[in-house]
Amino acid sequence: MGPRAGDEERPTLEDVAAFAGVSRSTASRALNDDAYVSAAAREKVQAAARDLGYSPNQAARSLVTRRTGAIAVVLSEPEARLLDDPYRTAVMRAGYRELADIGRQMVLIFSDTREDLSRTVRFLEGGHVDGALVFAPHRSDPLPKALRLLRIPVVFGGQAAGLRRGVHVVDFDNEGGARLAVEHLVAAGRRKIGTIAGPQDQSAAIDRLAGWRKTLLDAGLDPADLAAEADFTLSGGANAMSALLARHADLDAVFVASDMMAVGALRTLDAAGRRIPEDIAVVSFDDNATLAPAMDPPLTSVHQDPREQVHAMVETMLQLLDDQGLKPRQQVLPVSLAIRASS
Amino acid sequence: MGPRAGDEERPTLEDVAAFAGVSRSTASRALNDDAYVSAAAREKVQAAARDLGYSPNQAARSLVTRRTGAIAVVLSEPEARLLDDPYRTAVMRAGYRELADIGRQMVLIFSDTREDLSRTVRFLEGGHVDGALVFAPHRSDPLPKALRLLRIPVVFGGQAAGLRRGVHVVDFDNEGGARLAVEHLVAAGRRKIGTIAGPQDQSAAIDRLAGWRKTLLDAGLDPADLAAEADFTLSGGANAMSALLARHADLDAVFVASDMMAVGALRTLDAAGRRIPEDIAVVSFDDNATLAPAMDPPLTSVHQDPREQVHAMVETMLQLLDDQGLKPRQQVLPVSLAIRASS
DNA sequence: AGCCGTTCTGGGAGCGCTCCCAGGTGTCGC
DNA sequence: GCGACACCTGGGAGCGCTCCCAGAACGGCT
Repeated sequence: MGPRAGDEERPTLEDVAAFAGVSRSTASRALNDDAYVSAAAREKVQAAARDLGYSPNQAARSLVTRRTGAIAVVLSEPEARLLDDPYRTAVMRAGYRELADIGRQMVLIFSDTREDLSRTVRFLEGGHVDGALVFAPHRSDPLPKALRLLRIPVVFGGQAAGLRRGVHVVDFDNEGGARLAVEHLVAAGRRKIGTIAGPQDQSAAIDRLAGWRKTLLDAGLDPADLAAEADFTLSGGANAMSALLARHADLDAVFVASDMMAVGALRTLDAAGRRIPEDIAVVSFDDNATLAPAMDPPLTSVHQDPREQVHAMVETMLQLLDDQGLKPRQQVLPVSLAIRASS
Repeated sequence: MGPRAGDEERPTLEDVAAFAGVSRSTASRALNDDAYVSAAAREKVQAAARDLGYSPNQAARSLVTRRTGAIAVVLSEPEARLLDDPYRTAVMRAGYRELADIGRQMVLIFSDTREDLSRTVRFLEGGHVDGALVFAPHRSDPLPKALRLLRIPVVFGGQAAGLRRGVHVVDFDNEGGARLAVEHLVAAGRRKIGTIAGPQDQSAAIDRLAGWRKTLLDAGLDPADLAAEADFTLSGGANAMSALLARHADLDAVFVASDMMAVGALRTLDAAGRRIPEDIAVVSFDDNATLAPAMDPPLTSVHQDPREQVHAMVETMLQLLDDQGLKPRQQVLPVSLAIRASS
């Protein structure tokens, strides 16, 4: 069914070689700028490639090199939560950029249903990609275990469910970040410091809650009954804030485990007539660039940079790619506190 | 560098065949469930594949079939706007789902800088994917023109810059949607109806503005000076709303060209002490599931479903994939009005 | 001259798969 | 009984590339 014939035929390396008057081998060397090609030959080949509109057939290439040049970024999220999770969006973009910078293609994979699991494994298994960067924050997620059998290198972003040892992980210092936040509040003289924690099936949320609790205890303050759990969403944060206020009208600070929940908390506090930070100080976590500074008042937030995390993951991946035997490594990235008007 | 030997060797089809005691051809037929394979052979082969942990080498397969099973989704956005554009996020997800449902893999491509352009073209050219779904809303975007030379089928989501004819497009009825919104406001007795338009380098934004203007004229109302342009962001919407209010204190309705901008407008109106919808009615565009109904008050919004758009695009792509000669087709999807408390 | 090393070139093999074709086996109808 | 026509199988070819190896060309040495 080719109405316009001719353009269907993609030129092959052989065609380019013939056009340039050299052999296929020489053409290959010239295009992959190998050593041992004369300047004249190289130029003739490159001109031929340009004239013919040649682009190498990746399938043929990776059949012999056993490399695809593509890296998967797997986002495993049980809900359709990705839609409004700014952290995930930032991860996607960072993944794309970091991989593009080293000439690799990102293949994005969402894996959120049970069928997705087997499809994901099959895809990663199928030699479409050289390696996988995996974000699977939920403890109960079966994906990380399923990936153990994979023949391609895997690097996790954040703790992997049930696999603390034997895998490569790049995580943020969630507990340390929470500690920074709470110490900051304590230093400002706050004494009744609540928290809105994330869902306790996620390591990051667990660690942030633990950091809050330990820091309070270290400061001689009592954390009892001062924690409310939510689901990292705006409305979840708003509801949790209501619950906390109802239990403790004298709350003078709150550490919220994500920016998104903090936006919700702010809304509740506003409706309740509390002034921030005069009546109650708010510190959140993520320091999302489009969220934290844009609030009213701007949020003090624990700063973590997804780009930095992805960068470290890519670095590890590259090492893994030329040395499968690399010892599993758990990297913990430091976080800092971005202080703004909300505290 | 193989500390653990043995598992490095991926089994090939030949291995599976030998293990099952049949020929490579029969094994291939059994796994691709072709006709003309005996039930006995099929079962033996499938068992062998399972036992050996076989998964086909995609490179080899696509070298001969000239199909990769992957479709690119290209998002061309000059700014790092994707971070907070809910429509784009919805498109990504919809793309993944729709393609997964037909057994295709999505390869996501962000293309927002000048280097990205040539890299994107090179990638699409390289035979990594069978086709591309392209979202390039900006009129000045050079990408659509660059893609004309491509040897793979391309379907655009929304109008493609400067290429109204000769390409496959699936768009929403932006002008019709604006008309619905404004007619609704007119019917409710509003007489001073402003608009916050999107950036006028995007077809969607232009069409929505045109729809607003024409409907006002049809109703015998004067649109002069009642439009403010913003950039589809929250803060842009807030500022544009301030500007409109300053110019026309007696505004009794506003049509906002996106949910995100409407959120900003709501904030401004709230700060200005206007009651919604009593003092001023608000109707927006997009009807984003996590945004429009969650506002205070919930937003009346022109409903468009990215999933539906992507579905139509995928459908066209599939037809294109087995008939390159398909006549270029401009599809316009209908939109409806979701009426809520803001109007 | 003769020899060595370096630089460059071309052809052959083969990556793992699908497709085509030749052939083998069984079943039915006359 | 034998052709006709299903059904099923195995081997060969070839997709377009990279890599290996043999060898040519071209110096600069002894």
